[in-house]
Amino acid sequence: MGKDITSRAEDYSQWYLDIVKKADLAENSDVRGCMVIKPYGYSIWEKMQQVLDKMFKDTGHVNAYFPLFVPKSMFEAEEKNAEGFAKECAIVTHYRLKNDPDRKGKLMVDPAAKLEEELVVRPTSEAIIWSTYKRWIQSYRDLPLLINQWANVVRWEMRTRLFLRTAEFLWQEGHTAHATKQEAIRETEQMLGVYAEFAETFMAMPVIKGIKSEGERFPGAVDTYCIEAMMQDGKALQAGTSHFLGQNFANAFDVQFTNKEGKLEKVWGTSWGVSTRLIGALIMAHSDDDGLVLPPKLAPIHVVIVPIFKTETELANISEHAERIATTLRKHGYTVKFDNRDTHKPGFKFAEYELKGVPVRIAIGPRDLENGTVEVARRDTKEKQLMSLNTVAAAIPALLDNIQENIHQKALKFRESMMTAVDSYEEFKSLLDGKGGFVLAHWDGTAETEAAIKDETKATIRCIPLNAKEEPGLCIYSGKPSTKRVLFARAY
RNA sequence: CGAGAUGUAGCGCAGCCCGGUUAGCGCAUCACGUUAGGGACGUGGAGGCCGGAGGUUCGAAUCCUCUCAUCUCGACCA
Repeated sequence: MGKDITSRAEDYSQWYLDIVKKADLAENSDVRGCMVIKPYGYSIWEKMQQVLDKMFKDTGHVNAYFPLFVPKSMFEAEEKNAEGFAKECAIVTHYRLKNDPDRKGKLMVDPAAKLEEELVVRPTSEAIIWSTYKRWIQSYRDLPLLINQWANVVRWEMRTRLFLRTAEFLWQEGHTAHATKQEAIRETEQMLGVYAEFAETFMAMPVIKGIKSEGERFPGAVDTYCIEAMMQDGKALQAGTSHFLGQNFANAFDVQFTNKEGKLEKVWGTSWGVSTRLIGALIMAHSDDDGLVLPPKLAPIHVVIVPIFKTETELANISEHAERIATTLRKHGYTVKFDNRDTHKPGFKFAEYELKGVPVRIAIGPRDLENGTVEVARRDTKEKQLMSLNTVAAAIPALLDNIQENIHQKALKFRESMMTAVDSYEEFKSLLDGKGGFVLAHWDGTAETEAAIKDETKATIRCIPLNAKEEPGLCIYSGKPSTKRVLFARAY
């Protein structure tokens, strides 16, 4: 039955959308380009939030909250930043409705309630935050300022896609201010490391750390660092970014501090963010034809216990054991669901939790009670094994660890198989049209070449990998000399 | 904004080309019964102004015009 996800799917897009729908994660809303995140999908986001938030706190950051609205004059202060986002801003121009004299019972925008200055709904918060930092920072003693906010932002994209690109999305954005360039760069790199660790350790999704080319850089940044992941259809996905802002925003908002020598200096900045797009990445990285596959470390439900019963007496007997197992596991911090609904049959429940990616399923029936066993099924490999009713709880933590590791290794192996070095433009093009994936190629470092390649092949430079080794070569497009390979791919 | 497609029950679709009683199917839903170790089965029920407006016709889900909405592919996308 699960097979119908791909058999009916025309392509990978459809497969992806089917999983979002069947795992009950999200749906398109009636609001243009926006989505409704459903409870199960949101619980995955909450898990991500918990983990990331702790990682941020462990690296010295604190949370705060800044306004949703950014006055236009403030928004345009950092010119490159404003220009970069100008084409996708939602703007508040009025603050009142009134009864429409021409249409009974309907409302209209009250032209008399036009705002003197328009408010931009934040597409990112650098402007509003740095305008605030100006008031918060006077002395070197006020630095560093290490702040994160969990928020929603709006980017009026022309085309949207559940989780990967929606008009409104949830994210966290860190905005830090530092006394020195070195410290700010260290912060930028540190947070990139945090993202990479989160992706690999928790999402079980391997990523490549790198720096964006000038063309792909965040507007207003001096350098944009990123982590790039490989999806199962051979397309790349930017999973997180960390920007070294230099003194650009300090200049734009006149944020200065008095240093130890009593001299005025401009503040150095960073910003970094990941969004609900990560849920899309998680889906595309691990799912199979039977639905979602969740890494145990981010699964809202670790273990589901499905009783198999005919009579209430049988259910009562099974429940006793199920509750005991659940209690033991919960004590160790695992989330266990005992699905004792009598409105659905076991087979239905099996399929349902597979669609939802629950890592481990325990089935207990009368036959098990007789034999003192349970059936334990793992979602990643779909293997089933009988275990002892009495010791199963003790064995689950290791099993979950094993699943986490297994899906990580599987994704890593896949990613490695999708990395190809090429030395000619012909190879480059045929590879992209064939198996896709990351293509490592020499590039002359110019924006013209990058743009020409993008134009002709739709592939972009995902990043210049941080660990790229020095290796003399010739640009695949221009034939000019190059010192290292960069990472190309078609991307989401 | 360009190119293509689709709007028929909560969801997924057939019917349209070639107009003709009461618009059909699957899933879901409700009732009752039998079932329960991989998405149960039977019987019965409820649920539609066929996206909207206009036109052609004795007669429109079906043909024509306009319009709105959605999806896919482009353009766009820190």
